[in-house]
Amino acid sequence: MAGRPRKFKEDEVIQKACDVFWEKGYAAASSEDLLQAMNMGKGSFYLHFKDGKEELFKRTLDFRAKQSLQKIRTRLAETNNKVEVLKSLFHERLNTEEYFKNYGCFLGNTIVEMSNLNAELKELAAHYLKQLEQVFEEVISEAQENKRISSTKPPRFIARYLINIWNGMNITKRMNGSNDILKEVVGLQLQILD
Amino acid sequence: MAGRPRKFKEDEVIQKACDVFWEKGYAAASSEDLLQAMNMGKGSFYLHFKDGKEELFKRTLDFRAKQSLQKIRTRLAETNNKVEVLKSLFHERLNTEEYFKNYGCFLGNTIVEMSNLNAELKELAAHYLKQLEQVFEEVISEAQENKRISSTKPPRFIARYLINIWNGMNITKRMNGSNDILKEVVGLQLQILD
DNA sequence: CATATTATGTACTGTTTGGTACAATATTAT
DNA sequence: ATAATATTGTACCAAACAGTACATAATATG
Repeated sequence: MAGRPRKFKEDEVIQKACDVFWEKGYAAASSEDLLQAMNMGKGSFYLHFKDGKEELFKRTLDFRAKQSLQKIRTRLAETNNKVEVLKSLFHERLNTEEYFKNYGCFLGNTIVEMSNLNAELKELAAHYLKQLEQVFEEVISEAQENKRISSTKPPRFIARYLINIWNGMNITKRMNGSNDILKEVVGLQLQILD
Repeated sequence: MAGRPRKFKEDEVIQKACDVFWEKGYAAASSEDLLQAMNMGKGSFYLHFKDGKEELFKRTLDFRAKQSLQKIRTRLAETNNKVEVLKSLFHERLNTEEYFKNYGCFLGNTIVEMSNLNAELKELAAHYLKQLEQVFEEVISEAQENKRISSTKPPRFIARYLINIWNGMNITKRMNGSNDILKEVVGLQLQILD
């Protein structure tokens, strides 16, 4: 193993790229924007991301989605009230800092942008969002067995119900200045978990 | 009034542009794409849409939103069961033809794409989506007065509840090959109108 | 028919785009 | 030291982009 040492850490530059893609979407994020945020020259960039912008976006989606899912799984593993954690995930999304208030869900945004442009990227985002749904389903299934949820609807059904609220919030949150009414709405919708 | 006659009808070219923007979004719709679909040369285009692509997009949003809202208002005016019409709007969205299945709601798509790129366009889309919410609210308000809805929650609240389902469907619909479960989910969520 | 007026089509322009070529540089192994 | 190797920075490139300039064409009016 020889050669000039890398100036960058892979996780860090992907994190930076993620910020840019998350803010602007795929098309509107120029390579200028990305390279500047990653603090990388073109030479290094195209050496490490052979397929350029599209590869970077894929890696970014993978990184963010796995990171987020991991955080959620950890929280669920550490709590004694998993249903409450699920509810918190929703409430937290409506209480994000001012800076992030327009960012929405990176996966949902990608599905919207890519639906008719790049089937592979759309499917990748859908894949990870389905994993989130799967996590919901497992929690619900277990909670039903433990009689912590009174609804007897199939876990699969309740999980999709939740994902639909999740996706709704992604857009509704950005329609209005205040989230007050939406918070109440989501509170009611989450009663399916009582 | 003199001069060479126009080759195009304004409504028709805006309709065509709408198809392109709806399919690809703002950024990914090139002027080539648009002009070809509109069957217009650059000369005519920039004469009639002085501010180019952005003006066209605004006009397109106006056109589509007003058209859709008008259709809905007409249906509501002609029925004797307005609540049922509301429900139909949702069900129809999950039964669109194969061709349109990935298109989603033009207004919701625009809010997602423009949130951090163009505040004016985002606000315009949000404005029209709020008008839809307003229509929901009026129907609900009247239905409560007529005791056709049992929920006593504020109409404003129920309307936002519906809009959140609407926005959720925009993304959830495109996550999965089949809409079967989502149809049941939405059916349950719409019970708030019973 | 002449003129004013409006619309059209095409050639052109400067900028930005994503991406490549390649020489210079910094390391490890021999 | 030096050869081999991996990374970096910069200059470059062709294509696509949104938009302009302008000569030509088709009408209404006097």
